[in-house]
Amino acid sequence: MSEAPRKATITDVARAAGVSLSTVSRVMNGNATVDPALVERVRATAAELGYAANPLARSLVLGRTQTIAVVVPDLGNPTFQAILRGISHAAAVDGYHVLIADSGERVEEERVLAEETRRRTDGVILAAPRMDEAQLGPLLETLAPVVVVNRGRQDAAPVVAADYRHALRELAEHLHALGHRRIVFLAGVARSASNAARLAALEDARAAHDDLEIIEIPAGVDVDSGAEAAEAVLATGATGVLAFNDLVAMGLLTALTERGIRVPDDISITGFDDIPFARHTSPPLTTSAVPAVEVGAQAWRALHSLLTGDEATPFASLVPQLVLRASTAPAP
Amino acid sequence: MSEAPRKATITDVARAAGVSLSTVSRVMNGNATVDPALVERVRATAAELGYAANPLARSLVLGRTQTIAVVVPDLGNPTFQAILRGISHAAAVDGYHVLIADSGERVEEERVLAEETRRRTDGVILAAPRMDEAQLGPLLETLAPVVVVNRGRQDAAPVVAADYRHALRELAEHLHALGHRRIVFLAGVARSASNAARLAALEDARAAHDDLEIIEIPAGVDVDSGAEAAEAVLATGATGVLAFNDLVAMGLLTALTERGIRVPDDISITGFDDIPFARHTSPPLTTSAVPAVEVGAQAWRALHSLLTGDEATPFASLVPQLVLRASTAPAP
DNA sequence: CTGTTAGCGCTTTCAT
DNA sequence: ATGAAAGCGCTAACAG
Repeated sequence: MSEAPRKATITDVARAAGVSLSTVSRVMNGNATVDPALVERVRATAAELGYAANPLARSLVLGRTQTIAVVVPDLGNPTFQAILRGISHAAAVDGYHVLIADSGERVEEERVLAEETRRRTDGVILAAPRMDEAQLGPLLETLAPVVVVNRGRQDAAPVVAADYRHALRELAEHLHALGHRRIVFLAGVARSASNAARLAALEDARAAHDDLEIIEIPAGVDVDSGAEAAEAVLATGATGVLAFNDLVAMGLLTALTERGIRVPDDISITGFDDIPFARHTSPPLTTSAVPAVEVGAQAWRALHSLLTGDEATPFASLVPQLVLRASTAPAP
Repeated sequence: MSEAPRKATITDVARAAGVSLSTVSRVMNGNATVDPALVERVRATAAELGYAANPLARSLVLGRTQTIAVVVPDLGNPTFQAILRGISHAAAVDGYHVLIADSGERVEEERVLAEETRRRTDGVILAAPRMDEAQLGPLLETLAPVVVVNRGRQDAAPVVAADYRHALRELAEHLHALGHRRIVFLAGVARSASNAARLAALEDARAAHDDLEIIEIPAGVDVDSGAEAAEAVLATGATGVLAFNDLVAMGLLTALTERGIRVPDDISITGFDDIPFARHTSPPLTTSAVPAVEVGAQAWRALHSLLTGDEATPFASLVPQLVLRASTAPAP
């Protein structure tokens, strides 16, 4: 645990090589034309001294940090983990670093975190911000360049989103086609845009089928929420359940099975996200595969465009894929 | 997507308030004694201009960034996600930001990533580095302050680790006590320290019971690895399986069940980590609960100590907790 | 082709 | 108590 020796500065290298700072700078940046002999000499001494330019100093003078910030509502949420992963990998390829900030689902923290991290970075990606539109719009202006993930189209920033509405509608249609007429929807975080999109899907489904009854029950986003909703679900007498996501579906599935209810014979359950475990529940979960990693990668691409002065697609919608497995069957 | 207005600088505030830079700086840092009237005036104009000190400039002059780096082998690995979460939350409480770097399990990337991110931060946490001891030791010296997670004790840095050896030994003892005499171990990433710790646990168990046979089979760290190992496991005729982690156990469980093998009647399976789903498999998984979030939190605390000049505990070992569920039973 | 100089925005002696 | 000035380490005109 000894102290590391002070890092060599450009001045050290210049002195050691017997040249000026500018020359060292030019050599290190492959800039302009420098005498080959000098280039060689500077390179050598730089290597010898283990010199590398101080990124902070460079950032200050260049006005860019080669770093972006990602603000997520909850690092424990698999969806955000996947999005973060997509961003991180894609950004790394372009030589960018990623600063993370977790708002812990505290909506009042989002603005502060975004603004603060923005100041140390070249841009920010807001993953599924929970704040309302009235707050988001103005914030985006001050944050530019900024990209928003999983929200509706914005004036002030490109948006990359998974089409939850379409996907849940598809799941609802699937149940309806199987003969289910009374189904329940286990809702997630009330204020989240992805929950709103799902509610819209429910409306679509209701409008399309007047023999279809959909009952909304507040639940949550994790396994326990699903388990806790079991009694409420049974009380409705519904034959099908659209769970907010796979975790909720799994919790419900387990709780129902423990009560001796058979899935899908007595009741059908759908998940959402297609997390890796979804295929390993018993029965395996019918769900919708959300390309979260790809969403992250596209968010990076949009931000990168902004950073390089290119135009970014204002709204990119990625369509989740319906995955039919064994947790759904014809209504009893 | 308009451009954000240039941020106000300390010079702007000084001019607007009719004072010198130093005074503004003093006020903003609550430094020294400044005339209350001036403090008020500076505060007001700063607020009016929406001024906040440029973190980059501060970092350059102060020599600290209020940021740390975390290098993980794979952001997709739930264990590292949890560790990262623990670090992130704990660091946020102390007002630190977190830069993440994912080496993608490419061992040769680790050193570069660590060194590069270190230069933009005040310290780094190496989560389960895959490089060997010969590489790690010297690297730590150049990285200081640095904390290592899930490796053996180091000379040059504090280490925070979960005691995988003890935990797997406990699981093995559990199977032995149930009468299992031939069991298989589904190994993870060969070069990882956590795998090595598990192998040591196996040795401990073998040494303690000469009627115990443990067969090692290379698998992996994810669900598919477990599923793919099913045939190999059956071929051994073992009555118990120690899976590398819960994911592997789940994959195996599913694959075995599909083949009509009953768990735990025909064969017992143990997982590792106690991920949230472990209790929701059927049967629920006997496993060992690794306090990964807490490991992360402690790693931050160690680094924070280093950062503030305090002594850090050289080696902190967190003991996973045995969780008995229904995937293990007496040997047939 | 190379060196000198002026900042990037801020903190911190050092004077006054 | 306040301001002037130096400097963190680097890049980019600007001269020569």
